[in-house]
Amino acid sequence: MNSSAQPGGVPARPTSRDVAERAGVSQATVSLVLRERWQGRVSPARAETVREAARALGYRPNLAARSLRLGRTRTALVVVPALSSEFFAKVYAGAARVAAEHGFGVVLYPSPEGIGPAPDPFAHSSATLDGVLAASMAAPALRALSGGGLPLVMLDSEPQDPGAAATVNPDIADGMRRTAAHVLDLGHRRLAHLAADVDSWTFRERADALARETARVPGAAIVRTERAPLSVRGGLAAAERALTADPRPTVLVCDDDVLAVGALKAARRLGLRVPGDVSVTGFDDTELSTAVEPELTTVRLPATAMGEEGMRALLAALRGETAPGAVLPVALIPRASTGPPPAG
Amino acid sequence: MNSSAQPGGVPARPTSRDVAERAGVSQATVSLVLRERWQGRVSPARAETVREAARALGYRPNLAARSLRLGRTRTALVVVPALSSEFFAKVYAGAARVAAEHGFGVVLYPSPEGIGPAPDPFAHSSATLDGVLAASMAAPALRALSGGGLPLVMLDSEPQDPGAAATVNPDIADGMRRTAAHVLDLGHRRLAHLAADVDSWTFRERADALARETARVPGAAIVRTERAPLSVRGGLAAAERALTADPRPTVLVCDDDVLAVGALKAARRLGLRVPGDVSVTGFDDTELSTAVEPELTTVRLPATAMGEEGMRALLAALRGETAPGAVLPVALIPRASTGPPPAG
DNA sequence: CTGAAAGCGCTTACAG
DNA sequence: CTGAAAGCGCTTACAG
Repeated sequence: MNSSAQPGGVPARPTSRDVAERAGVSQATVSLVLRERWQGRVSPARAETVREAARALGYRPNLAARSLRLGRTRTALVVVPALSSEFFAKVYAGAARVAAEHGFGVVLYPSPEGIGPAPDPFAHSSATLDGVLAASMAAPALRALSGGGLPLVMLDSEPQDPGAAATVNPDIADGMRRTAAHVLDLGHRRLAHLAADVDSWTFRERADALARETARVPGAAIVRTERAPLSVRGGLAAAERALTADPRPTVLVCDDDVLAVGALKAARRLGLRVPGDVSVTGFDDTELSTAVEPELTTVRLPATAMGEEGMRALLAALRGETAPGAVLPVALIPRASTGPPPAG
Repeated sequence: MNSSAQPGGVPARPTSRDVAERAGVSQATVSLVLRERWQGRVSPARAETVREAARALGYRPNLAARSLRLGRTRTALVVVPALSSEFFAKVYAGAARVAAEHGFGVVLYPSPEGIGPAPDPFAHSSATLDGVLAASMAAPALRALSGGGLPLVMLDSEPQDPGAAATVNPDIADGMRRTAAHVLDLGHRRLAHLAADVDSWTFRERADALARETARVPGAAIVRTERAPLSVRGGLAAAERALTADPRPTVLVCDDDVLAVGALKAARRLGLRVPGDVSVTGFDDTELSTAVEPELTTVRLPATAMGEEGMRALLAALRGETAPGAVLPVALIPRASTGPPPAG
């Protein structure tokens, strides 16, 4: 009886046994050939026969069986807080590219805080994982991850985290420092900070760098800090609060492009021109920042490079090497949303 | 020797055998208890002992072994063309929620055309999959998927596709019909269509509906169709071409919010007011549509519901039932980017 | 109510 | 150069 047919008539998936039978060799030979471990152990002619049989049957190795046997899966989990952000999409793309180069696959896990509903990234990753690459996680989500006992590389996160094999960060502090220097150089002295209402390293870093740089300039001060959820609406409400305060700030330094877009809307509603009456800065350089008018002065983060470097570090850790951390450079992109403060 | 310690000192993951040993029962009992199949077969006291042992050891079943044994994984692949879009993020969220309700997990595969590099969604899904849910795929990507031989449910795609067990669509034609009716009612007669440069059902549907509805009104015509890649920049260039044509259209009907945002920028560059000189419509109702000024008249798609319904259809197909297709209603959201055409 | 045993599909150390 | 056999960790039909 043909093992590729079942009682119900549903064609069963061919196994390496089927391939072996068709090629007239043992299962072992099939495995050797298909895994490219045959050189000097199987004759070239036989190897070709095996490949042909596999092709003819449409054979695909059962990955569950392979994983079980090998004890590893050549699969990494990439955890991101939000799917709908270009930044994380690029991080993923970079990580997946490097993983593929090394014969690794990648499973994406959008963490619950961002979007998904699954409470446990390990409950249903479809199989065992070899390692985890996690980006920009808030503290609680991070703790859940550390519990997995897998090699973990963090992106855009606390550098000294003891649970991580390595950390790959953009130079957030430098990005905010450049932003602050840019508006201070333009002459601004009354700054407001529109801060993301998220407890994570990356946003603490922004707040600290802004405070430090502002303190270096005599007469300059952060006259107001408004926390906002990461949405246009959140930025709008926070900016309205900041812009109706007395004295009114002359620049809104925002933790994220999406908040800055909200700030532009707030200014317009209040009849303030940007940058004539008030300047606005963003952070991330997403497509949003050039979608609006005026286009946003913002900080470009090396998203793809972070995914790539992070995956390299994870693969190194999986080989048992000490994974190198990294701090990647960022760039300030000056656009039309910033200018000199109004006279007086 | 303790099986949870290895020569190297690395703690091995505990297995069901370890749990059985600690609880003083057989491996079979462990499996029965942890899979909740013990009622009437194992005494409650023993069941509790097993659960305690599992907890104490931090036991997690090896999913590769379970999958191999069961021949299925309770895992579906969700394929989306782009990660950085709220629409697909919501589709994913809906699908994952319904899957979780049924004890299914979900693995995300951003198809290469959108963003990712992996050429074969099946090469590295980390294990076998039970089924596939694919959204808005262009024709070639779709063909690759059909080859998997897995139950396939399509979202936002050709309804009659023979490879799919079911198709769940938003009522795209109705959305574009309402958009066209809205601008025709306002008095517009010279329409331009900013069409997405993507060969897929959803965009063909938009073009057809727009043409049909326009043809119903005497004197109205699509005076120009411009194809554009799906980006702000693409929309900008296409809109500049359309707006410098003679006669100039009085409204730009765009296939997507991102194109409409580009159209707003083009109008501004040409010194045209929106909607005073030219009206603009979008499609999708993403956050972009309210980020810009004026805010976009657009069509809201039931993204989350599509993910939910799609996953329900896939789970039905996996149970061997005939999966119901569905067409979900959409809504026109009129905002400030549309108004009456200029006099003359 | 409980346990011993078989087997899912694969890979690899070993024997020839 | 090739094959027979063991075993990865789990689940389930079967025997007691």
